[in-house]
Amino acid sequence: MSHTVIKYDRGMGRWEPNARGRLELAAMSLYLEHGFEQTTVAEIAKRAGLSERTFFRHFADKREVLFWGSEALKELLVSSVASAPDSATPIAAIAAALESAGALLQERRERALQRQAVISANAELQERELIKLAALASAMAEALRQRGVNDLAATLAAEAGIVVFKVAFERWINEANQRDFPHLIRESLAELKDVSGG
Amino acid sequence: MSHTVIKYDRGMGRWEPNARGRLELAAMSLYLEHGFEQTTVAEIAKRAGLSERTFFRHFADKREVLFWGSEALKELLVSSVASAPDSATPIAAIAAALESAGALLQERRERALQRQAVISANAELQERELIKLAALASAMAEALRQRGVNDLAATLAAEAGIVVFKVAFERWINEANQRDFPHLIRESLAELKDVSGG
DNA sequence: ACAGTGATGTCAGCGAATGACATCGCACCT
DNA sequence: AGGTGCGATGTCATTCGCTGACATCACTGT
Repeated sequence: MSHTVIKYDRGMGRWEPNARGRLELAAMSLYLEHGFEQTTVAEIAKRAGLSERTFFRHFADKREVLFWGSEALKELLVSSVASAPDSATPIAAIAAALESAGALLQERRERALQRQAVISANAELQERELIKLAALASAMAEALRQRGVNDLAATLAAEAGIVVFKVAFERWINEANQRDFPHLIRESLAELKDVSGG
Repeated sequence: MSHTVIKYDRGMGRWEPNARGRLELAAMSLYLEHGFEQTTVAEIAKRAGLSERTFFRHFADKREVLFWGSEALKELLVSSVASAPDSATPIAAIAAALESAGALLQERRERALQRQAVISANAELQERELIKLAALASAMAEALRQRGVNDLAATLAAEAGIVVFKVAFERWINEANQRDFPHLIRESLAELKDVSGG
C-alpha cells in the first residue's frame, strides 16, 4: 500500500496515472485517521487530486473502495474448488480453497489488520462485508454444483465453509501470537465437524 | 397488520394512535407497489399522515422499518437455547431454537412472503438482512456460552445454525407445496451434518 | 494538423439523514 | 377549572452520498 510507486508527482492532478489506486490509498488513510463516517468523499477525492465525481466513476459507493480485493479472492476460491481432485468430498474441496485464500491473506497481514480495524468500527461496512462473504459462498456453491454436487449439499458446504473462514479469520486477526492462518482454518473446520456431528 | 383497529380516522393527522404501525404499513405497501428504491421516505410519511422527520424518530433509517420483528425473533431464539435441557448438545439446543422460530414464522407465511419479495429485490436490504441474521447468531452463541459451551464451539454452532435456517427458509419460501418449516430445518441440519462430517 | 476516444471536470439536483427549535395534546396536580 | 410539565410531532435548515448532463482535456492514430 504505502509502497505504491507513482512516477509523476507534481500535484497529482488530472491524468496522473493510477487514479483508482490513489483513491484507494487516500480513502484507506483517511478512514484510519478519522474513521469511515467522519470522512467525506470530497476529502478522499481532494487527497487523491481528483474530483468527487471521479471517485464515483471508480467505485460504486463510499464503502466499495474497501472491498475491491474481494473479486480476486472469489476467483481464487472458485478455481481452487474447481481444481480439487475428483475424489475430494465437497467439504474437502471447500477446505482446500479456504486454505489457499488464507495463505494469500497471510502475505498481507498488515493490510488485513488495518482493513479490519476500519470495518469493525462501522456497522455499514460490516453489512457490506457480510454480503461480500455471502457472494463468496454463493460462488463456491456454484463451483461445487459444477462438480456434480447437489444443490442443498453445495450450498451448505459453501456457507459452512464461509462460517469456518470467518471464525478462523477473527482468531488470526485478534491473537497476538500470530498462528498460521491455514492451520486455524483446519482447526475450526474440525471443531465444526465435531459440533455438528453430535 | 391490516386488522389494526384505528379509532379515529379523519385524515390520520398528528396524534392518531399507533404512529409506528401506520408507518410500517405505509412503507410495506409502498415498497410492494413501487419497490424499495423508488419509494421516498416523504411518500411513506405522507401515506401514514406524518412528517418525514417523524419517520426517522421511529426508525433509524429507511431499511429498518422492514426489520422491526427481528428483535422478537432474537428473544425467542435466546430463550429457547437457554431453556433447552442440560443434557442437550450445543447443536441440539440450537436446532430446538430454530424450530420454534420456524414455527413462529409459519404462522405468518403471507407476511413473510411479501417481506422476502421486497428484500430479494434490493441489495441494500439484503445487506441489512445479513447483519440481522448475524446478530441472531451472535445472541445464540452468547446463550450457548451461558450454558458453559466454549467460545469456539458456541460460535460455530450458532453460525452453522443460522446457515441451516437460511437454507431452510429459502426452501420454505420458494416451494409451491408448502412443506412444514421446522421439518425443513431438521432436514437441512441432517444434510449439514452429513456434508461436514465426512 | 485533425478527428475520435476515454478519462476527467463542472454543475445542478434529488433524497437520506440529523440537529435545533417550536408546537401540540395529554396527564397530572392543586 | 386552571396551570404545568412532558412526550410526541411539526418545521426549517443543512450536510452529505450519489447521479445525470454536458464540457473539457490529453492521448492515439491518420
